[in-house]
Amino acid sequence: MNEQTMQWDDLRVVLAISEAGSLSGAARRLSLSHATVFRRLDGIERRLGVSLFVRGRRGYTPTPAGEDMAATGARVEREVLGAERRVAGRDLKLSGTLRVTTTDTLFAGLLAPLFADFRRMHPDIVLEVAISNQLYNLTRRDADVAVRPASTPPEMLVGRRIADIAQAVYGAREYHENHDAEQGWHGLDWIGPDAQLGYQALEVWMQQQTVAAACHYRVDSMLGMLSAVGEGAGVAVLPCYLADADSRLVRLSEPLAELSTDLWLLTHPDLRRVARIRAFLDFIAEAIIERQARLCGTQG
Amino acid sequence: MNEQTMQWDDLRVVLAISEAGSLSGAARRLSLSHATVFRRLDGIERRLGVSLFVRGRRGYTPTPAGEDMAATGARVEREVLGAERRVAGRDLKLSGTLRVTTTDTLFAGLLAPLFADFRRMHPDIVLEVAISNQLYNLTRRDADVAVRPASTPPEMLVGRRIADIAQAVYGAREYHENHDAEQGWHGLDWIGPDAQLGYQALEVWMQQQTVAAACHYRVDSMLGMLSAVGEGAGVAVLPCYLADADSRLVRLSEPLAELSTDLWLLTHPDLRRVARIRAFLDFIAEAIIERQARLCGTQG
DNA sequence: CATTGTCTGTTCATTCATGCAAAGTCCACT
DNA sequence: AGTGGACTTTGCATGAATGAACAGACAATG
Repeated sequence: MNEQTMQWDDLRVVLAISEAGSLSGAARRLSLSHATVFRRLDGIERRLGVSLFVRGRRGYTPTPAGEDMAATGARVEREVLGAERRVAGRDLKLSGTLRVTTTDTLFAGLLAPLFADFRRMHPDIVLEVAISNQLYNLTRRDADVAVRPASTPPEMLVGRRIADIAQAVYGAREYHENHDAEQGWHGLDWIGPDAQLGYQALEVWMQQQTVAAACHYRVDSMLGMLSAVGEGAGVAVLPCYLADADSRLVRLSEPLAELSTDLWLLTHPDLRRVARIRAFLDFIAEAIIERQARLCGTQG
Repeated sequence: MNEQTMQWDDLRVVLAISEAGSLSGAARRLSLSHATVFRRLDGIERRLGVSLFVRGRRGYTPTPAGEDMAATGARVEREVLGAERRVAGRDLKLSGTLRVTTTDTLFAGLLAPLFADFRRMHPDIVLEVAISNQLYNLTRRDADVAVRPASTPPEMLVGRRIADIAQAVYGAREYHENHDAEQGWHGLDWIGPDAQLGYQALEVWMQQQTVAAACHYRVDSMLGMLSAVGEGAGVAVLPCYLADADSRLVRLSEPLAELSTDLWLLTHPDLRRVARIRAFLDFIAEAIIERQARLCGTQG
């Protein structure tokens, strides 16, 4: 290769630095050491005879040449990811790695035993679970499958709506054993989501019930809310599949139709023919259907 | 990087094998050893868990997955070449390498001293000259500049038409000192281009002059024809800038308007702002204009 | 002002990719 | 059948790329 030409991987390095704004950030993004990224950029700029970044207090800022090269890198990245998915999409073996993302509540309250069952059925499939309340980028293959609540699925993904997630008001059993729904919610301490958790629909509901003013305990996760209710710190709206499994809690209302959400099972269109992903989607869908009652909040 | 993902350079290897049809051919195309290409492909197929080529008697034939990956590689290659040209296009230094392609006759008979002069003017520019009668692919950056005869410039290139190349009939001086053009061409032995040289216009002219039948000496290069005429083996149509400089030869006709061709100076649009390329184009254009008379075949 | 965290830049040891050389296979030609 | 050329595959030595460790700079925080 001529010394002066750019190597295809050069674009990937320049793109990463451009996006991260620093060598250390780019190193994390590329799973390389920052020393390697430092040397790679140095080599690229020397070979091409052009400066791609301005070094300053704010980190690495791309020059016009750097921006052009990063833009090319972004287009190449889309091509490579597309090719990767299509190649992976031809994979007919029930082995290899499968990355699934879901929320902490779904994982702890519902999915963990299902994932374990799946692993027992398919010992050659490596399951990597990413717990996150952020929607992972399935286009970038940060995950292969997402199991998460949503009103509508994101564009560019395919999937199935597999269940309703019912929610109701819960309190600690020892304080609310004989709670009469006719009493209303006034006079109770409430526990709610903080701004970080960003649960707008619940916030609206509490306003409508005129109990938002009594909400002096805010937590940044559903599991945290569950624990707080279990300690008798107040009452809260919680998903039935999560709260009904906790013997410390008692349900104080019927499931709230206006706070019901859909549970979706999502993947990228190019991956739906991958054998191990198809097997996983089918398994989880069937297992969830079997637990329909639990998710709907049916009691008995 | 996840073991299962494809590296961007993987696409380049798969593209090269797909285009070449063999590991050896791909190795030449990539400037790698065949052993390296063998191991690279092996690594790619193992990492992706898919077969990209069928090994057979006819060499390496891509599978559908290999075709898809090679198609992606071709698109990535265009992106990379474009980025490379644009980066190179920002180069304002009068240093670095400049690759120029031209024909053997132009080089030997006209350009060699001009290139030497340019080198003396710009000692920091490395000049690489590729002598070829094939049109190099400037889009692929096989060369940066082309100096060559053409009727019209190729698409996608920019350039200037810098001269007419006049041609006339020449013979050895010792045999044709007192040749009278009124005698016509009959009774003379002719030297012409072979099928390899592929000079269709000259072939047509000899047919029209009804001397093709007397052409029993065919050579695969203009320089070869020049030598043969110098040895007194016959007469031939030769470029005036080439033949007039050889004291062994005498011109036997006026320049033949119907065999005049244009001399073009060509480069890629993205490269025309590169300082060293611009300097070279300007220098050669000016030097050729100063030698207009020689190229037109003006005598005196 | 001291401490902490993040980042850049350098040196050294280790690992990995590469080319060289060799051996083997296959096909075309004499 | 023998020969030569093109190609594939493997083993070994070498050099290049990488990460670990270290040092220094800078900014935010208490």
